[in-house]
Amino acid sequence: MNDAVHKTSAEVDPASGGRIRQRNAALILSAAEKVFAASGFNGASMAEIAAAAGLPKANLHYYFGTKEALYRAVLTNIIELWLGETHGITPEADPAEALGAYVRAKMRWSRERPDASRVIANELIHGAAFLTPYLEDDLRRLVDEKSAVIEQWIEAGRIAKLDPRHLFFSLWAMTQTYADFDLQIRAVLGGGPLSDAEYEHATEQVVAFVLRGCGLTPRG
Amino acid sequence: MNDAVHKTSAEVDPASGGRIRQRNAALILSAAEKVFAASGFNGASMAEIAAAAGLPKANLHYYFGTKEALYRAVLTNIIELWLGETHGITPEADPAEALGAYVRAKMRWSRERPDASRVIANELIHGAAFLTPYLEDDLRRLVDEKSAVIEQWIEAGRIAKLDPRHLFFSLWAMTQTYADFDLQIRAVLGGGPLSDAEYEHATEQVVAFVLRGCGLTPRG
DNA sequence: GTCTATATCGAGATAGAC
DNA sequence: GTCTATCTCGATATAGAC
Repeated sequence: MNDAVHKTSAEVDPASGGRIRQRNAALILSAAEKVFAASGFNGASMAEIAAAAGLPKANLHYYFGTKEALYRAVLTNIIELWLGETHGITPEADPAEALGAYVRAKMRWSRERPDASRVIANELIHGAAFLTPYLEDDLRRLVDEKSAVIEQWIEAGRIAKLDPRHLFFSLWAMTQTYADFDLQIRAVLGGGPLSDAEYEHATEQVVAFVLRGCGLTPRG
Repeated sequence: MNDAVHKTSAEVDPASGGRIRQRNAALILSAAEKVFAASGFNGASMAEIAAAAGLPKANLHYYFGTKEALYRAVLTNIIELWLGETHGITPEADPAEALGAYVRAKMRWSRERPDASRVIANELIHGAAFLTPYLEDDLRRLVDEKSAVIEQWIEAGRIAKLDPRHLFFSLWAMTQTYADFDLQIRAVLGGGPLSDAEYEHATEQVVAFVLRGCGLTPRG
């Protein structure tokens, strides 16, 4: 009768269900994000993810079905965070304050979720098969909106004349490079992981550069 | 007797040897760059590279031995191009001219060799196992040198006060994003590949942003 | 020097015991 | 619901014919 209501365990949303299920699904997702970030989709093995999660390999298939489904789940978890943090960019806002806050938020995200950033970067480099819908719908719409705001700032003479879309490309690139290409940065700065103070310094450098680049600070 | 002089074919430098060898090696390297860029090291298969090169699979192993050796050969071909183009940055040069030329050169490289850029990006994201020596030696030395030049510009009041190393991180990120994350850019701009005119526009936007960010242009 | 046919190995997926 | 043992397939690499 109500067969349509029944699903096999593998098809159930891993986020719902009992406490054990939720805990294990979270463990797996966290481990998967790390391993996919480090090795890419193809390079990552289910065995490696299972080991990182401290669970037997078969559990991953039990919870998520296939490797691809697990990967999609990881991406879904990341995307909203990746798109967010533009709410401060409004026509009424002070441009320097709004853009500064945006850059700081992106730098914080690179610091706190480098693996998430790397998963996205990897996906973009390799064709974004799973990401394209978000790019062409959500991201494009978001950038259209925020670009309109910046156009208003330009017309009001509150910011330098520039193409807002390319400004966003630069902002994303400058901030995400601290997550994605961390290794390059560490090699050049000649050491291990950046300390909090060093990262704070990096953030201030990027903010200052961006604000000057937008004509928002007195020349030094 | 002189066995030491003899090498198996697979061990011979593929760049040397007869005309056919050189032509085939070049075909393979070019195809490999494209496939590695699109799929990453693990995602790329020797069969796919062979098909792209129009040669039988066994030839790749005949010329380069292993998949890893082929990958190293691709990287080696790219690295010097990747490091180059900083020669304009000298104490005597005009900062705006030198930095503008550097940004334009990096933008040109993203336009003309996007696959090369993506191979490097992929390598950096995933641990840079093969690249680390270059990062810690050549790149670090290069950045040290050029940072000293920029420090001199700062002391002479010819450019805004900023941390030169973080400036380089930003310059690399802003320019390489047009190769590495091309898909994102196309989705936001709402179309297919950028035309020459669109790419020229992008280049001018980045150059203007960088020069303003360095305090090198009158405020707009 | 070149390519077909094959050996070998590792990874995703699953059956079935518990 | 959970995990061990196994199946199956695809990819690298190579042996050996031409």
